[in-house]
Amino acid sequence: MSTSKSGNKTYTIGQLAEEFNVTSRALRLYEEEGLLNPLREGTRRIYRERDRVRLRLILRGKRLGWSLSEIRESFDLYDSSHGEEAQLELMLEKLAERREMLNAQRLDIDNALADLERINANAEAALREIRSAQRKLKHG
Amino acid sequence: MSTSKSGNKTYTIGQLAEEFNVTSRALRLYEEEGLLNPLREGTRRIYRERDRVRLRLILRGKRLGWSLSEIRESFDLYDSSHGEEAQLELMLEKLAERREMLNAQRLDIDNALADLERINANAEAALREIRSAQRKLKHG
DNA sequence: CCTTACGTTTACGTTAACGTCAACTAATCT
DNA sequence: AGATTAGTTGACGTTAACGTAAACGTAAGG
Repeated sequence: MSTSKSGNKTYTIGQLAEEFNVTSRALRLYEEEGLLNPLREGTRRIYRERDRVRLRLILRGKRLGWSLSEIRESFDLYDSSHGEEAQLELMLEKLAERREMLNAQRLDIDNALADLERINANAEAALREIRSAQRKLKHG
Repeated sequence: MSTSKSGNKTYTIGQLAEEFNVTSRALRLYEEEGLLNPLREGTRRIYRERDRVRLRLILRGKRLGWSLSEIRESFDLYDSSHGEEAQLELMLEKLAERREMLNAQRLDIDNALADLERINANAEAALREIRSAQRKLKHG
């Protein structure tokens, strides 16, 4: 039995860039910053599935407004779930912080959405009024 | 009856900065960018309640990862709910875009939270194992 | 009157996250 | 062979969002 169950397909930098709609420059930067770790074939970068997963996480982090170093910190959390006691305790603290941040952000989002919906309702009402006025003119 | 029901308390730049934990530099920048419009008393800036409200919105936008110009756009939406037909229609489109963005962001947040909770559970389990091993040694 | 606190404008400095060459290599197509 | 098509490593440019310092005004307090 082969132990490899994970798809071992690989990607060049260009392929990955196109798929995720980022530039190769960005991918190289993410690597410099320790966010990606592609293999090398000579000098060329070979990205595997795990790099794709990471990239997905990077982009999600960006959509949430995180900086690259905040994203790296989150990876560190993810990776170091196998430390020793002190490590683990520190990690639990940081995890709690992140969760609070995310929950706060969700509150912000809900509030922003509520605002938008109010504005939206107003705009639609105004539009309806305008159009009903137009109908009156037309049918005199 | 006075029409002024809104608290007409005013604030200096320093007061506002301290209250919201930003620098005066930032407040001046936000003004340059058209996000705040304090009155002037001679050369000094006088902030009113509406500026505080705006500042709150600015900071919320920042927490959501928006740029200052995105924040201004959202203000424009907020302000221009009294345009004419074409204006209103364009606005409804933009509102829909924003809402989609926010909903997507909320999904991201929920996913991130789910990830964190998984990691958290793992870490706690690891910690329990370590501690139970320690107890065994002690009472061995 | 002098200092201190707070405010003003102007302008240059800084950091993050890339964009944009330039100069080079390696594989592939014609 | 020559040209085209990725890819590589520098290295410098750019934009946003402030930080920071200089030089000055003004009102309050000792």
